[in-house]
Amino acid sequence: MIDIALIREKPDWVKAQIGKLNDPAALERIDRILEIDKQRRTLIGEGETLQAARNKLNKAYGMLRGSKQIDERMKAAIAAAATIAIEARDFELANGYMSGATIPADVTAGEKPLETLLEAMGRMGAWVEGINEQLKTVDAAFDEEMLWVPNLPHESVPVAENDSFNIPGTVEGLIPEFDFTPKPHWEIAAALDIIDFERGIKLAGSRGYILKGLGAQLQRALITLFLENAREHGFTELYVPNFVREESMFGSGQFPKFRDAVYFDADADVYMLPTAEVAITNMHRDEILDETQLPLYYAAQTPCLRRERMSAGRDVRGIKRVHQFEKVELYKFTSPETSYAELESLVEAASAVIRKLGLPFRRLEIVTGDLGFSATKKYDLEIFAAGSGEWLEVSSCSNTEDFQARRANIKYRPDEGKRTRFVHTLNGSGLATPRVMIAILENYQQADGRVIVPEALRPYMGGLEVIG
RNA sequence: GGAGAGGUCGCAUAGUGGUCUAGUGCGCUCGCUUGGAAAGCGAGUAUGGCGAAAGCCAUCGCGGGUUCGAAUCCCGCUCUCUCCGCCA
Repeated sequence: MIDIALIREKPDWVKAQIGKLNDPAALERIDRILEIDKQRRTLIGEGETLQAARNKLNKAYGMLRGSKQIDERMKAAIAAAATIAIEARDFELANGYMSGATIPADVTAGEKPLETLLEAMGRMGAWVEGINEQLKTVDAAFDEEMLWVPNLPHESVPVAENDSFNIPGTVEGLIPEFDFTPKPHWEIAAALDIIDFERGIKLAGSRGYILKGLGAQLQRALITLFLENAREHGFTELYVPNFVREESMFGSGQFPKFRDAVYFDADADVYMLPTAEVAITNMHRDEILDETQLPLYYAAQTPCLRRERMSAGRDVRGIKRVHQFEKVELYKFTSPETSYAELESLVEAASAVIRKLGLPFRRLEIVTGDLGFSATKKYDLEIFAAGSGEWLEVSSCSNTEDFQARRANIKYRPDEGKRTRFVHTLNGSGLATPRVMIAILENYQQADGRVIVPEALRPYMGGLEVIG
């Protein structure tokens, strides 16, 4: 979530920022939010005035009841209560909640102070309830709108309409050249009998696949390499639940917008992780961290389960776009001051492992129109796959600033000053396995159909140098 | 899945309808005291919302209900613990 105070104080600036995202529906929400926020604050003001008055009367009543005598302290409290009650009554009359209401200026003056008070309090209770009912409706509308507002782009992000304008950096590593026609990975894998697509589909339906023999071993080796790389860069390895409850999906920004992208067990009321980012973000939900704990670096390998409904029919061959894959996620909780420097080092940590594999890759600077829902700034890492001639996205590294921290209520207490602040959170893939496997199969393929195992993986594959 | 016990401020506890504006202890911070420290004494020590501010409002796991008034009574949910059952 973004800060309502920001929307309230600089609505035009916020709208300009959202305008860069090429998301007209989000833009419309801002005006609705401003309107609802106004109603909301009016109701809160009215409700609290009445509530304060009622509390005073209740207090006075309690004092009268609890003691036979009225001492100075009680008199003072009752006088205060009566004063506020009068204010509330005037307020009430002005707002037309009730006509002809009467609350005596001095409730203790009459012969039956207890009865007089009781009657006044009963009336006020109804007023407060009326306002709270309205407030509940307005609050619900407010929360709903706020949950749908995307994060605002950082000023350094290039403004452009869509992903075709993303800015590629220089290519690192050598793009392989072949003296034969290179094959796509699904043909290589089928020939080597390391991926079984047909039986995968038999088990799980469309886009199912089974990694077999050295294919499965290759993935396991990659996961180990990724986790070792994460450890070398200071990340603490985690093993996390692969499913979460609904509130966690809101915390990381998946819900409400991407509800139909995740698998759901209705019986157990839990949602399968589309990425470990969800689990790690929510690990510190509703916590106040000490500044000395920051930054926190975490890494976790999990399956990523995605329904990919919208893309049925796209990228149907091979394992480029599948419902289930393994990924090592890199995640940081940082102070606001350091988050952009931390984003750069996060991308470096992910890049390092691609270098180890000797694969040609480039960094893509993501433009505003392709930022997505939660990021203020994002880099993708793409590996070139020489068989299909495509650049494959294997990592996406984002700073969300305090967007997720607000949703998940994750704060820290600065060393100086006691006011708590929201942390900044960053996430990045380090890396996702299927597309890295595609790149290895296609870039390291030989004329005879065999595939060289990258040196960095050999220690994790019993020294194996060649598949096939 | 069944039975039971619980969830109160950072921790530990008190609190069975109204002077609860949630007390006390520990911890922590500041001050006094001291040559210095400890002890002792005093003050402070949750989060959020509204407000220019004073201040007010909310929160005793969450949500409903009863009541003029709920930490307290009732209902639902949730989490933790103990025992039973099942289980890699």
